[in-house]
Amino acid sequence: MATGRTHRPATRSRGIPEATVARLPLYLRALTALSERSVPTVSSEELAAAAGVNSAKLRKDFSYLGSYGTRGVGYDVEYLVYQISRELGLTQDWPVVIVGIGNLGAALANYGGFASRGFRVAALIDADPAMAGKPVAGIPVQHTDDLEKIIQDNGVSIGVIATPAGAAQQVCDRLVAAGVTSILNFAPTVLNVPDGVDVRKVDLSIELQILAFHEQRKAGEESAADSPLPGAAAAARKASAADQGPDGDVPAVMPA
Amino acid sequence: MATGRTHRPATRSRGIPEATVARLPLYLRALTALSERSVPTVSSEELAAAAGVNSAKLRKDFSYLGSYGTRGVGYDVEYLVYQISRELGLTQDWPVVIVGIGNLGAALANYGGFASRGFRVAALIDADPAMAGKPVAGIPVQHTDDLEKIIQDNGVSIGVIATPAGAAQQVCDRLVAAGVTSILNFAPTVLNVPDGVDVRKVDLSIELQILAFHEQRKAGEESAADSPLPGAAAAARKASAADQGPDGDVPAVMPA
DNA sequence: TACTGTGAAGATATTCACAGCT
DNA sequence: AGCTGTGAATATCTTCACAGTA
Repeated sequence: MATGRTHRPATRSRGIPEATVARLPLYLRALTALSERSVPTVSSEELAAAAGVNSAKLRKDFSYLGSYGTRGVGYDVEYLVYQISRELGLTQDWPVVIVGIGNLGAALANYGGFASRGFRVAALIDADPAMAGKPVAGIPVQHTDDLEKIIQDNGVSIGVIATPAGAAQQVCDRLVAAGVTSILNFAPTVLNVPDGVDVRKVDLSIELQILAFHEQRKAGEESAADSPLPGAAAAARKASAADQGPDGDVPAVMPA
Repeated sequence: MATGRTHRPATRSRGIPEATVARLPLYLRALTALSERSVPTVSSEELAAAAGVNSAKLRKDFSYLGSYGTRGVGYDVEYLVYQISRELGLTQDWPVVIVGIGNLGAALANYGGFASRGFRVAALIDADPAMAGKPVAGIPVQHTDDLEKIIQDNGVSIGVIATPAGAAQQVCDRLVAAGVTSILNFAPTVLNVPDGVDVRKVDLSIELQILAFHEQRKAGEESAADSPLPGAAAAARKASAADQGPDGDVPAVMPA
């Protein structure tokens, strides 16, 4: 999983590994939950458990941000929330446009998680003239013709593409030409973008195919070996959080 | 990103790296497109470009599957489609249930990409009694009470969770107890599962946060260095496909 | 005493570069 | 000549294990 290159030997120092960046939102979520329960401090062990990673990894990750913990005690929850938020750039407001207001686009627009973390849906855009003006999630849909103006007027630098695959590259080109430099792509297509533009993709079909691969292995093993569990598959055993999801790559919707 | 552990020193041989598995669906998609255009063979260079990876990586990936190419010529498209499909377990039918038929769940149910690759929506399940019986995407929604029976009657081993975060772990536990061994989680929560169960997650909020991190860096750089592009950000330059998505890291919808 | 922070070891993943086939 | 397949080099990521410190 991974998103568009690091481009940027850059300012040096502050070289946070991509794998670490991808986990920061996870830590932040866990910390936010602790914060809401007014928990003042947390150990790497506890926080790691809540985030579903192991504690050595978490400590190493935090070490790239600086030394924000206290030996013998743990981490101050509020302070860490602030530091990670700042590192992720969530202390500022990010206007976002969603292009393609079909089933998925509408679901994304309705999704509450946006506002919670500095992301604001600045506009919804669709190519269907019949959609124009209709409100979705309280925001009127605008026509693709005005895409460039919308981007510029709102200072949008992050775009979400939820169009059919066939339209995605064209939409992407227009977004980029208008000034968008980060794209979250839900269309099942590889997008070509210039250097300096980051793309992350989310693809339901790919995720299912990866699951099918492992599922198939399990089945093969069962019959090949001693088949420890006959009919219904492995039920409750040790219960521990496995690593979850692409980061990657990591990602969420459409076909191959 | 990555999904649940490899568990399984297993049968030895056939140790396909996880990173490779995560790319196979990408290759398959590109190959399917070529197949539809009746292209008979393709070189690693061409296919890599279509899939948005570099050719050395693609060749190395294919080398784990076996020697399916012809030196001096390239790969036979149809043959490769078959081999990759088989490797991914797509030559069989995978009944899938979707739990949580809100905006997102409905969008997933309506999503055509399912059927295309061996995945079949066997049932839609929701906790709201008012939803019961109502058809979504032509499939009647069933009540959570019958979850276990539905899983067992349909031989479901893959479950998709699109419930609110608060309900996800409970739904997950019931799915697992009923025999599901692979879960695609759209709820913004870490799921705890027993060994042997794979979880992949898709999380809109995380993807946006990762983009914001990089976006912030770009802005900082611009003012710090010589600011090569003043107002509107970097527009069309070289245009090349960057690595895209979490695998995956993966991954697709909800808040932190 | 109970934790963090981190070098060093180990595991994975990517890329190079070229030998070997067709 | 034109391509694949792959060892070897490199880069990145994870994990161990423990010194250091509040």
